[in-house]
Amino acid sequence: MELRHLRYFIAVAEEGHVTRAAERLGMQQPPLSQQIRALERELDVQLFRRKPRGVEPTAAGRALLADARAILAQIDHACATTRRTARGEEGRICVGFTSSAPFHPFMPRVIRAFRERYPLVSLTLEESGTTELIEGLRAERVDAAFIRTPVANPEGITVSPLLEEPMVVALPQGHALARTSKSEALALKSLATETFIVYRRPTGPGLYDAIIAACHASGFSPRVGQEAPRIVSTLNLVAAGLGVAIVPASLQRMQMDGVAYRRLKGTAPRAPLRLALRRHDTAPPVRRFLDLVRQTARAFSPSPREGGEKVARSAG
Amino acid sequence: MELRHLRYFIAVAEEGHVTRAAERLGMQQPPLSQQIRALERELDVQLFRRKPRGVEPTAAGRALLADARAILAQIDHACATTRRTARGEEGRICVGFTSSAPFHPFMPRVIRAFRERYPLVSLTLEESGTTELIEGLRAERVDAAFIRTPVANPEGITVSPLLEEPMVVALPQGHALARTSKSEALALKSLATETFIVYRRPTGPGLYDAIIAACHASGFSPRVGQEAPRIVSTLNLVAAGLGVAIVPASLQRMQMDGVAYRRLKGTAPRAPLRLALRRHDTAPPVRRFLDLVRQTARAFSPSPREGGEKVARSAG
DNA sequence: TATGGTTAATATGAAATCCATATCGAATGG
DNA sequence: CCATTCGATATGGATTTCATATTAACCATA
Repeated sequence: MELRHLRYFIAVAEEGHVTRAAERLGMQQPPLSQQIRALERELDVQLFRRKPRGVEPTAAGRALLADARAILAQIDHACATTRRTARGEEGRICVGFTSSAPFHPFMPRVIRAFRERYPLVSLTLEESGTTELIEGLRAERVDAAFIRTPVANPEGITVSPLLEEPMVVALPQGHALARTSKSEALALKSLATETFIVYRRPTGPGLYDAIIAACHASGFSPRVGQEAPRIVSTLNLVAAGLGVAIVPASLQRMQMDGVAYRRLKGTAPRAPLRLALRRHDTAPPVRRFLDLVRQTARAFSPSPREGGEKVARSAG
Repeated sequence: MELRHLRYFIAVAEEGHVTRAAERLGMQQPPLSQQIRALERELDVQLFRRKPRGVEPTAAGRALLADARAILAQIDHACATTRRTARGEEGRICVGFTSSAPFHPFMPRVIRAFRERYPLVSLTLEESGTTELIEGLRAERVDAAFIRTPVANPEGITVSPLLEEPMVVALPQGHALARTSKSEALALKSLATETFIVYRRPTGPGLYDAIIAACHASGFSPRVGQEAPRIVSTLNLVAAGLGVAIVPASLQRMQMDGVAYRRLKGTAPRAPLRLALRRHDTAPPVRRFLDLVRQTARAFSPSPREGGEKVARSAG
């Protein structure tokens, strides 16, 4: 059986008249009669009772009519779904991110824009460490990941730089350097005698290295104190007075009791934001996501209004 | 689009290999490649990613695969339903009957057998007067009707005789004639002085006429007392002592306090059971029903064991 | 690096099938 | 009883589908 048979059958059943149905289908009556009879022969079922004025569906014909209409409707639905899926307007995407990424207004904005624009794509978010995210990409558990650091082993992975933001220093509230005006910037060198809280190396090697390098550039080797597993823990340790920390400026939106932020003078270390994808991933929602990320990044980069902006939602 | 495209697409998607899929479909590789490309062109969607070792469905392809399978399944289902409907194994039938019909074991047996044999045919029962049933047949509210009397205006209606059973007399419990042995038969003539309860003429003309005729044949003109709208009401009036009634033998299974039944000697009036249908009704379930009714009637007629048989269920 | 093998794409001719024209047959209604 | 209507049949033409032969691309292995 072919869909043609069903289309012809529906027309004849609806018209109750082979000749009129043929007109409606833009063909002649004899081939239509032929096809109807072919369908009847294949099913071994009489679908119409031939009457002197037109034809009338039998009980079996009426039963088939309902099903045939449903089938054609399902065909249309399938075509639409397929096209939407191909255009990336329908499907699934899992976006991973490191804990510090959503503090930058960029990520929530992208997520929100994507959900608005492609409401039929079901988007899931997953927070994890950078190495786990990259593993997740390889295992196809994650389709895109916002990370801050370069990837150790980029085999099969593409990392696109999106933005850079300066880093700031987080000081304990009572600290001597925290007595200066909020708007005043500190020289990195003035932190030479401080204890530095850093996040654990295996999870995020890059940011750690950047901080150390910047200190060296300022002429001192930082004393490293405790290591924290997540960036939020870092700030907790700062609040407890265990040391200072160098964090991306966007972290300032995390207003925490006992922590004061100060900008850094001169060549402050910079924290990048990057998007990691599987190389050659052609999944349409992922491509759409990448397009949107790039477009949003362009809107951000001319005037990187770090820290001064309001976040609508941290995650959807 | 045609079903062929979907069938081919499914094969290729499942095999992940055009050549193997072609084998499975019993065709060569080039035309299969052609048809797949034609489908892609029509949908304007890439369904497969061509890899050096076979092909791999894209996200859109995977989406279509699920839908295509569902569509083919629905096609199979539609074919099966159509065939079953044509064979009368699926559909609807409404069987009407006069109030006295289900007391004869024949009708419940037929109904039960039909439901067992054609479980997918939804059967509804409707009790009504004979004239209403015939009207119902014409209006297609009813498809078959068990009646006892001939039809006044049989235009467009076929009535098949099924069975005949003798009639018996229902006497009030305390009546003099009820003192005889239960197994003893009474002469109709012995009721000459009795008052007869009959059912109203417009609803069931035939049975009334048959009783009067039998009385005349026995040499008396019966005194007609009250008329009852339904046969059950007749027996109630008998129980109340308002007279006697001549009823089909199968009514004896209606054991009612205050009513005694006696067989009639000699040429007792006989009550027929008939099936009324629309003339030229080709609806398959109706034909199946008629077949089953006739077959069951043949099994009954050799030995009409009236009144002595157990009824399994009165109606389903 | 070269080469053989594998697989999908392309080209072309043959076969099937689908459709249009012409005609027939059955049934109805004036 | 004839004209009309409408579906079925017959036959030739056009399109489509399929098969054979060949090409191109890509890997694996020597």
